[in-house]
Amino acid sequence: MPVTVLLVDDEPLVRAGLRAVLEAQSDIEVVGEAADGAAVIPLVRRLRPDVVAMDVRMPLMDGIEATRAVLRTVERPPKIVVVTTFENDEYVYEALRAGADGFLLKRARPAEIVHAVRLVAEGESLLFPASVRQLAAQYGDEGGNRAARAAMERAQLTEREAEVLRLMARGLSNAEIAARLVVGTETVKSHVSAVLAKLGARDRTQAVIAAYESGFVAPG
Amino acid sequence: MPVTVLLVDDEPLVRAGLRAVLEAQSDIEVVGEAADGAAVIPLVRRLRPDVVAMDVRMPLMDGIEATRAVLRTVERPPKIVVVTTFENDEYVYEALRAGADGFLLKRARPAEIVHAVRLVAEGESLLFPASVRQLAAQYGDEGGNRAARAAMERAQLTEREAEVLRLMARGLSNAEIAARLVVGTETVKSHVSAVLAKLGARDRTQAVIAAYESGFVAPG
DNA sequence: ACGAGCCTCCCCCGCACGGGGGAGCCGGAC
DNA sequence: GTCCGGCTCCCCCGTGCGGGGGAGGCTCGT
Repeated sequence: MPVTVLLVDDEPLVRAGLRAVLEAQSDIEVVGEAADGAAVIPLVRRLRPDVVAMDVRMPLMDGIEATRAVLRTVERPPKIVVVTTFENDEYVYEALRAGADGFLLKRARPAEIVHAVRLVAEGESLLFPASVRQLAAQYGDEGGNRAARAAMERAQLTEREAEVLRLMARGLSNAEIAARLVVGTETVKSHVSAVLAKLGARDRTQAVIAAYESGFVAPG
Repeated sequence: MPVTVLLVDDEPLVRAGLRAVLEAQSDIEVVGEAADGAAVIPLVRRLRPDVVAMDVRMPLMDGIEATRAVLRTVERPPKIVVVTTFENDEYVYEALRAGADGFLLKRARPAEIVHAVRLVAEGESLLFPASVRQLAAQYGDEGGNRAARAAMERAQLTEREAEVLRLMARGLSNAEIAARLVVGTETVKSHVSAVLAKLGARDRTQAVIAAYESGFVAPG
């Protein structure tokens, strides 16, 4: 069976574009549209889409609130992909923190949009690293280093958080990081939580993956 | 205060070599020697070293048994570095499974030996990736790919375990891996445990790090 | 026919982890 | 002066994770 998608965006043009791109795929079906986050809940209940493509900035209820609302009130909620215009949109991170499964740039190439929808439908998170890859591909940056580093900076990690992430990427436990930094484990937990939230990672493993994928830490 | 080390090796020559290399460092002190694993326990109790450099193959009690014995009977046990002659020594993995914190090739360069001791003393595990780096440096293999892949093969992951590791390295949880492979979570747990044991990793994060460091999975 | 290795699933159990709160301290910005 | 962000630490709490066992079925080689 095909992947069913619900589009939520206040601009009809964008919805049309998404619909055109996605319906060109035989395994993806757009089952509905909404012009504002406030209309999402009943639509999700009725249509039970696999994926919701959710705009961040909308007049009545924005994508962050809508994401929270869906995840809070719907059982077996759909995967949520946040759609944004600006790559440095801090609201996106808010949305990821709220439980969104990935995000998507409106200017991304059709193939990338399709890919993103398929990925989250499969249950994978379109995290930080994925966005890095998209950006890198977009700007034709072979190494991806510049884009990757820019993306990591976009996550706005504080110095301390970056330090903690580096130690996480060396395999240290919270207790070991605490010993190394000469602080309490509770402090480390705070930093780790901040890192996870900012990177849109679910656990430390995903954060370390993001660190490798973005070039924040280098193998070898 | 300096890092205190106990040397355990049946060959006096090796002990002398290790002593010379380590004592050349102002922050490392060799506090004792033993010629067999059977003599380790009382020595550890008396000397309370930070690190034990333990040979694998010894006449009476081998390094695996000795490692197990120390970890089982001594409270606040020292870090244990397993020393071996052959890079494809399967006993080394037995020892890591028994709880050793790292391993070391006898033919490693002095600087590497010193580095290894310092690392484990700091509480870091000298895992798989570290050995890969040593091997790569040793053979002048810039990319380290050949050596890394050989090392990963040495871990003898089964097909299923390799598959699970790949999914771990994509950030999936046990439940998600189970769903993907259409098996029970208990099964996944078994595979994950096997992977951790074979790689000498403490948790999934360290396993994923090993996967990246060894080139088993590639960033980007 | 038998063992070895792999894959599968089961139990119990302890703990590190991560979420969700809150709070105090400090320094720099306004 | 006030506000804000970063760093620090605290509580409670659920659960995913990993260890340590065991066990049955399967294929393969001898």
